[in-house]
Amino acid sequence: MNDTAQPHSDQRPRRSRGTLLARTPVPEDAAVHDDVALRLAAWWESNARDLPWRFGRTTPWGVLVSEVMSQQTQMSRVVPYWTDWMARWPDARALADAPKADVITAWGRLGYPRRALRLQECAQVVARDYADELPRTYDQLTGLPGIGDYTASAVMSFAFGERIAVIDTNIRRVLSRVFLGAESLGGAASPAERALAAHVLPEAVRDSVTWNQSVMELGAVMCTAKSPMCEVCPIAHDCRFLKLGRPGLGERRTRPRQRFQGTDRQVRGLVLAALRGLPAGATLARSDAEALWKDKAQLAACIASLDDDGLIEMTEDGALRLPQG
DNA sequence: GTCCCGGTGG
DNA sequence: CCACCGGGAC
Repeated sequence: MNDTAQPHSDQRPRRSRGTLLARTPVPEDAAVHDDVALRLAAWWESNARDLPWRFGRTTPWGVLVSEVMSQQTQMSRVVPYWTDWMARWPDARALADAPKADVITAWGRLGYPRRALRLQECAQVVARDYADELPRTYDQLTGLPGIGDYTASAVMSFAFGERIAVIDTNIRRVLSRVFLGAESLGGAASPAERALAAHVLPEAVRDSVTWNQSVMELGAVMCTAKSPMCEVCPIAHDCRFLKLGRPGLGERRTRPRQRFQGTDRQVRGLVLAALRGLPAGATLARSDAEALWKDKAQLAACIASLDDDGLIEMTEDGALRLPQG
């Protein structure tokens, strides 16, 4: 059984999915999928970005770290952080034993610093429960802190070479355009999108890995949201979206987006940046913290939330510092 | 300056 | 649903 392609295998079998799969068993579909897969594989062969965690040059743990760092951050910004991080903490055990303050500081400006703490918690679980060796099943991986569907699937495919459908926004956009001829809209991946990804995943294990990597890469560098480079795309010939005249190109996602100016995000970032800039172990006096933001109530709430998240500690006199644990 | 982008967990 | 961070595009 290759149920690895369907992480949600505890659900009902996806037979009568309705609109999407009901019209897919056209004889030429398989031929189109094969053609797309071949062209993408050839394109990947000569165009894949030379990222340091690719091509078997790191451990499964290294792949996981790269995926967590890339969750909401562009690859180009991740590379220098990943390189320093892995040199400093090459495996889960090393990260598990690191001081929290070092972990937060090393996370630097990658964004969403709670990811750094979750990654360390993940390392602690791997070190303690799995003898410092990353588990090899989807369910074990999603059980780790900070590891959800995408990251678990990516690690299964890219680190362990298993056959599993990887679904991120790049892949959703590419598959939807190529095979459905429409933009992928909305927030969470729909059952239909998951069914499509499972349906077009090549049967051969090796091919499935190349497929995941090449579709994701195409979405990242060529089949972009707003300005896809269709004139040089290796699968333009097979693309329904292009055939239809790219209907609704770049259409707005319904995802609720967040402002930044004046939000808690900005205030939390200011506080954390101030603490990162201090010498190791040093504290920020409450009066200095007060100077960071005019709205005292909002500042206090943000400091409290950072404390709740375990990203900072408060001393008795109200001074702040990075966690010493 | 404004707007847009994203995976996980709660 | 919605909070969470930065930076890139414009």
